[in-house]
Amino acid sequence: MKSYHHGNLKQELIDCACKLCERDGYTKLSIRSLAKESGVSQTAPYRHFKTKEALYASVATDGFKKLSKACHIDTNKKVLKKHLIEKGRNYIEFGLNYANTYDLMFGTAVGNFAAYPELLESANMTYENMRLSFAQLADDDEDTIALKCITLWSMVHGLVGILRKVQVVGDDFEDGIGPISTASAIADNLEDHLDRVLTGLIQS
Amino acid sequence: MKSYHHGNLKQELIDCACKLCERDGYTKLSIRSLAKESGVSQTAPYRHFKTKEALYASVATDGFKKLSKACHIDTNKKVLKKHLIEKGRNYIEFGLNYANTYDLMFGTAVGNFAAYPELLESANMTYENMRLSFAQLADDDEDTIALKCITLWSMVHGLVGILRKVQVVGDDFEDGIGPISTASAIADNLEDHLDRVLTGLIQS
DNA sequence: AATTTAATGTTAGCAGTGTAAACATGATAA
DNA sequence: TTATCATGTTTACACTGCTAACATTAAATT
Repeated sequence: MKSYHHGNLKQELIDCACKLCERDGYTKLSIRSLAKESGVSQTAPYRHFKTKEALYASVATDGFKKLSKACHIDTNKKVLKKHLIEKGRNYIEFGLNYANTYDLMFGTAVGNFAAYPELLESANMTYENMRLSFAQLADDDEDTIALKCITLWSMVHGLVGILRKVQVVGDDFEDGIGPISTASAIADNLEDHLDRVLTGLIQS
Repeated sequence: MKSYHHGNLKQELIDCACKLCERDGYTKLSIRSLAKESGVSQTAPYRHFKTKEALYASVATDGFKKLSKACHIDTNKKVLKKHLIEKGRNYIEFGLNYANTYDLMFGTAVGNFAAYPELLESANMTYENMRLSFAQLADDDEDTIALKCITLWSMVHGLVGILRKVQVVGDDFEDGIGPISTASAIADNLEDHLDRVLTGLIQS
């Protein structure tokens, strides 16, 4: 006995989309299949998402919220280098464990974040917390802080991308770019690695 | 007076695909439109590319060849840190100037490089030259060299990704993640930036 | 030189896609 | 009670990747 109106379709679509995007990659997701999954007509989702990109934006927003949480540093307490390293490790693990969602967040599927205020805000949350953390870690001017943020972010973002490419499949130099054993070694010792690389950047 | 057989269709398709992928992004490319562009029937491309992914692989291969060239270090002569920095800058500029192609090369559009031997080889060329360069720069064991390679590659790869996200659009903290002015500053001084960040990594 | 073969092209068609327009339903506000 | 409007459905269009069956012609074989 189902009623004409679903009642909670939007959230159900988002939840389902998040699941499917992560499981199969966002390119495999179709609005129609999503609608079918929720037991609703093909075009019902368009009452909640103007375009497919808007749906992607919702999934990406969800991803950024999770990422923000995974990387959050409590800036009420004293911020230490080890906190940044620990959260950097969390960042990389998020990127590797939720690789498909990460693609959606940092790829070009959603062209302009500004068109989706919630997405923009959730994305900036991660940055803003990092900025605050660096600000407390040393007595730098804003430009220097921003520079450190972007440098650290590039570092962890780059590692996510390259580790994934190296790990594609198989043995060293055979099925992926570069030596997979080294990639594994880095992945297994992310904190050491970040520490080594960050030491030049932070003096504290 | 056109003949039934095109004569050079495969290469023309690749050239055209490279152009369109870079201009509009690979998601906008369709095999059918590509065929129309070359004045052949909708399904003619399938005689040369088994799937769309295979076409993507060709475009990506072309991209890696260009990237390899842009980053090539002459390992017959003495290799210096400044060479790595210079080529790192070239890498980042390639990533920013050929952003759409770069997406194809490092995204998930081509799932498994091993399925496309030419792609795998062209991708490994970049790595192999970097490996040789680091090997000549210092007297390290293979593991250390590989570690340095992946670290540097992550760094430049990450910068490409983050600088693009920051630069998406507009003013500081309004339309993108993080402060665009800092991103510009980094982009304008890539060598300085790489030098600073790499100094901890390389001792020579 | 004649003939077979294989590479490369075409046509027709399937199943699937994003999305718009017109219409139906029913919860909520007047 | 009635009008409104958010949210659902049906239908339809133009497009997509891809397959199968057939056509043409260049290249290999006899």
